Amino acid sequence: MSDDASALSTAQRLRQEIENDIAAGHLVPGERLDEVSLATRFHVSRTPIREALQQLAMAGMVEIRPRRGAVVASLTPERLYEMFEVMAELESMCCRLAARRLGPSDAFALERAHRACEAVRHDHDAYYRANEVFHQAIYAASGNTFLAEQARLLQRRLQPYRRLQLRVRNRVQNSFSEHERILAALMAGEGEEAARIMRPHVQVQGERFSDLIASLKLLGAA
Amino acid sequence: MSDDASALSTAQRLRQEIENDIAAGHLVPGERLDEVSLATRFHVSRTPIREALQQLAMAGMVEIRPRRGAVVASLTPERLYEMFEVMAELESMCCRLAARRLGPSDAFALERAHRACEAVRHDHDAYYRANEVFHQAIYAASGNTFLAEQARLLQRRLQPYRRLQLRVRNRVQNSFSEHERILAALMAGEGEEAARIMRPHVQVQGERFSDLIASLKLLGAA
DNA sequence: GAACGTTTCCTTGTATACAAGAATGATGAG
DNA sequence: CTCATCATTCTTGTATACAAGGAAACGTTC
Repeated sequence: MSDDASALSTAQRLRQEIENDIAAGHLVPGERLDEVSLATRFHVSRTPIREALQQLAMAGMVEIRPRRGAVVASLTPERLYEMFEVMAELESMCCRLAARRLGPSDAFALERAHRACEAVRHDHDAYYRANEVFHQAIYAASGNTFLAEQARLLQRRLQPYRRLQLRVRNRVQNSFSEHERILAALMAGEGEEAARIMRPHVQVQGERFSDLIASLKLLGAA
Repeated sequence: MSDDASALSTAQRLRQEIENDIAAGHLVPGERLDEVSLATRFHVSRTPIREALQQLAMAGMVEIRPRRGAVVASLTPERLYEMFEVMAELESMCCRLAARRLGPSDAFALERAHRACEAVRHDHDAYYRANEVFHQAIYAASGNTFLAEQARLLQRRLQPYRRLQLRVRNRVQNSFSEHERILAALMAGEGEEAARIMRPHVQVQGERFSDLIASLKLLGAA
């Protein structure tokens, strides 16, 4: 069907590269994206760079101000809250569907990802990556590839901010035990229960949200 | 904040134009989008056209096959089902939030949109447009602008297919009475109830899905 | 010394030229 | 008559040249 993923246009490749830099925090919100700098850096002309930037603009990762260049999109606290609210709902939905449709290979992948989280629970950065994989396993288990893509997209967009979250004390420990309960519920076919645990697991509220905003301000993101 | 919506780059304008043509069914799924034709049609060179196409590709409205040009994205029945499933969930979420956060102006807009639907309930095409406005009023009432944007985006993407749906016998009548119940629930602050009605209202399942696929085949969309 | 206006420079926006990969049609063999 | 191979043509991909709008720096005036 749509599996010729090997065929990537240059613009798409460039988009991924820049996207990675943004997600990894190498390019910070508000930072200017100069077309000629990017062009020389990637050894191409401005044309494909501009095409990549247009793509990133649609993905919400950069903001293009006509005649004034592109900057890495910076989210206001309000918008960030909104996005986490939607992310929580999408992941809840994944849980509900996954519990109903869970196949053997999905179950295996989930357990594998969970054990990987457990193995690195004392290393923040490693846990961060393993956590990402665990959540993606749930997206895939939903059996709805469109939903999985959307969730993946939003996850990626929130990545720079989510990373900050885990720095909070005991967050990794809590996160892991929530995973455990989610996994158990999924295996038992209790979709509603899994969804109910997933929601606050993802959504950043109350104190946790204040903490996130505080770290944001430290970064100087406008 | 982010309110200088008047500033649109040429590429963005072109994207909207082409997007409208797709949503309106003037450009059908699978149709080839020739760069030079579009360029001459809009009196610009290929460069901004290409930028617009890259944007549309990210929005999922066109598919770009490297070296082989862009075509209007055509959805498989499976994918269509998946997208409606997500759409239903997003709109349910809007209901849940809207019931909690409903302000006087939101309530007014909702009632207004509902009355507009009632006024044109015997004209399929007019109802189709009024229906769109009603749903958008709910998105706005959610108080989550990001959610509203996402819902709007997906609504737009499904627009060509949604239009086919309403042609089914009695669909408009059923749609309208469902609106009534949703509205009543929202006004009463019964978010869960509104969400519960909204889900099947949006999601295309069972017979209705078969009908949709049948109309699709008539269109000849691969 | 500060603020305003002017000029210069730099960046973005667009068109166009050229290169290179598909699609198409023709020609030949089986 | 059908299929394969090759040549031609057409379309896309990329670089570059030029135009035009901001930004910044400079000088001038109050």
